Amino acid sequence: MSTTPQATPRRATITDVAREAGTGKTSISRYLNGEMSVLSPELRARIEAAIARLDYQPNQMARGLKRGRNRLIGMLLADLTNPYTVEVLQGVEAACHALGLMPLICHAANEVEMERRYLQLLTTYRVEGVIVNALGVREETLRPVGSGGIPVVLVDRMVDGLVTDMVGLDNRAAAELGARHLLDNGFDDIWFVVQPFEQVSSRQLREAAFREVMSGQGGKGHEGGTGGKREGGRAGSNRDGSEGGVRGHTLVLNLGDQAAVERALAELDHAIDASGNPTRTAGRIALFAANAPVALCLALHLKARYGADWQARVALLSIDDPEWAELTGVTAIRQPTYEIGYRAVEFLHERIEGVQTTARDCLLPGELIVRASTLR
Amino acid sequence: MSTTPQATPRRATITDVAREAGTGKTSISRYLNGEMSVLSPELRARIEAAIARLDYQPNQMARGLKRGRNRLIGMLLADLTNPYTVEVLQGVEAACHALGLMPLICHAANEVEMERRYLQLLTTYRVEGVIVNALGVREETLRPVGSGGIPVVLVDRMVDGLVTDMVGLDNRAAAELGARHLLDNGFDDIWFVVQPFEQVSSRQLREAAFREVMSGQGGKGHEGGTGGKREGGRAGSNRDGSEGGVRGHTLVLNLGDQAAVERALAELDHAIDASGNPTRTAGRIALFAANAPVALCLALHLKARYGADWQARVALLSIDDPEWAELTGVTAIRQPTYEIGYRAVEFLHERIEGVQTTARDCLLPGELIVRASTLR
DNA sequence: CTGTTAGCGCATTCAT
DNA sequence: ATGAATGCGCTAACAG
Repeated sequence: MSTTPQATPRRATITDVAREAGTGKTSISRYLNGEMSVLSPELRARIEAAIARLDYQPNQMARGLKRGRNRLIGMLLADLTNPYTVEVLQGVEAACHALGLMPLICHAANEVEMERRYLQLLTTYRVEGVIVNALGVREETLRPVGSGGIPVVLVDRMVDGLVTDMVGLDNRAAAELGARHLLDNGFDDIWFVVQPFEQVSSRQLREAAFREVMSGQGGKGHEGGTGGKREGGRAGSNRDGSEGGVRGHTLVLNLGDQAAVERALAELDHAIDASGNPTRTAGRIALFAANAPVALCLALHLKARYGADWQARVALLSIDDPEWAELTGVTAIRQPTYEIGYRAVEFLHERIEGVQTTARDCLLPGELIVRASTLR
Repeated sequence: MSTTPQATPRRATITDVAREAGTGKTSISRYLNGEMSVLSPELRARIEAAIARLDYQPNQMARGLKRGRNRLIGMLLADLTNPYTVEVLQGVEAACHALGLMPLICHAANEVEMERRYLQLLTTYRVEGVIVNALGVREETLRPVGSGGIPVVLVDRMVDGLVTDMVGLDNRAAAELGARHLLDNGFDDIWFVVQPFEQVSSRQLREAAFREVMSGQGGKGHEGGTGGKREGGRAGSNRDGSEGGVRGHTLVLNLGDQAAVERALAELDHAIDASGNPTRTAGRIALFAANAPVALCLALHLKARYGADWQARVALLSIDDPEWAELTGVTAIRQPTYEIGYRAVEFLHERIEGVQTTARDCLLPGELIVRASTLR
């Protein structure tokens, strides 16, 4: 060790500094809060020295207790396993850093109960606001924060009955973009594969938009304001659309249930096997994954079943652009994840500072990245 | 909205509860701290009711201020972009949850200056301990915490001059495992590709172990206790080993420097092009990536250069098992990331609770996952 | 068993 | 321009 170990290196307090500088605590406090104009240069110098000598660092907890704000915000994540989450997190981190906020990260790991507990814990730390990538849909879950008067901004999905700022992908436009791309490239049998979506607004919107395009009525419109809920199909169910003979299906893939996944994949296999000659583009099925986890699950399965050359048999397009998409040549719609995180913090910051406008929705556009997978 | 918006929903304090329950603050405090045996059932019931009625939640900040501990720990991450980091984070989250700790996540984003700032910020929040996946190697950087008497546990890499608990992969064993696997499968021209390693102990150890195996002296030993530092080769440099005519090279890939990456890759291309007939296994070059980011960089480049069938020309083995490894059939050595994170928190918790034993190293074994890439 | 008192480290009146 | 006093919400002696 290069430093002499000290006995009980109790951190210096404002009182210590005051004594060391031969002055009162008030002046130290003033110095800390940048009220320089009210301090004689002489005193100021002494304080500076004392602080340095004692390696003093003001206790944020105490400050927070006193002034009622501690610069802490909560960030509740549904699933760290999803690359999307991590990317958003980076934007959040950056924004926090820029705005002088400190994020408390909580990982609900897909368990609603955890989500509830963490929310409660966060209020206990008196965070000034919370960014939530919600798992549960019930406003009830958000009660601890929502009604507690502490600002909330939602990311990616909304929660019924809760009106707050939210920022995320323009799901409608993204799904349309993807569906159109597939249609334009001659695919006439398209499967939209998505996790159970009754509970998640973003999935709902994507599925609905896909279905609309497939049924030929796909307008170019943006998402509606608070986005009406829509009854989703049950697992394994699928509806057929029609745009000049093209077929569109929705396949639900419940990643949390191994058995269900296998059932759904079997259904898919059946369709693929029946899709006839792989060289006929018109006969090549296209899969439209609603997000990266789904896309990965599909890719892994297809590779296992059809070998390394699986893409010759099936085309894959994914919302989300995971790092392996480029590597495997899978077409993707990249979400502006970093910006989503950044904006979320900005919104929250404004609320914390007292902005009172009505709830805002910030819908950011996705970017289509065409790769070999969806080209003939 | 389903709830009636309240004016200034100022959170209830212990005083409010005391008044509501018609008792003193002390009893409330006792109740909060589970000292039930000292409370008459009657009073206890009244308190319970009052708390429920007021939706009271004790202020952690205030508690922390008083008792000197706030259950907060810091988690400093070098790079969230690395899947390794995220996986470790999950273990950390889980352990914290189990031990009643709250992690403050900080992302240094590969900037040493950020690392320093965050460390300082963390002490400001009076975290009880810190888990560090260090960027900088200087003990100096860790000064704010290391010498401040607050416990630190290192993850993945150590910091010279700083003796503390550390947990990570058994790098020596892992590198040996990988090198041996390649040797056993008949590869005789192996390139160990690694980011600049002068600064990072884990990379150093991996490279050194690789080199030893290639030079035929690779013992089966574990890493030495505090692991002696070793002078690393400069960018682009490579040494040749010899074990019955096999050649081992070390290639440095500085991912942070685009130009340097291109130079290094060019060198690699040259070697591959010169490696002769792709069908002769003995002539097929094997790449041993020191971690996932390197592996991804290599894979992307090779695919761009040699097409989708690049693996016919080059074998790839990676330490770290990113999600795309299975998909592309790349052999990997999986780190017990979750456990690393979990153990780190356990160590830290023990230190926080006052354990005084000398610094411990926890070296966890990697698991070789053989895939098509490294088989003939 | 229960309440009173005295701070934890700091920011803020209010005097000086 | 500076300092003394008060209290944020809570815990920990110390009495009753």
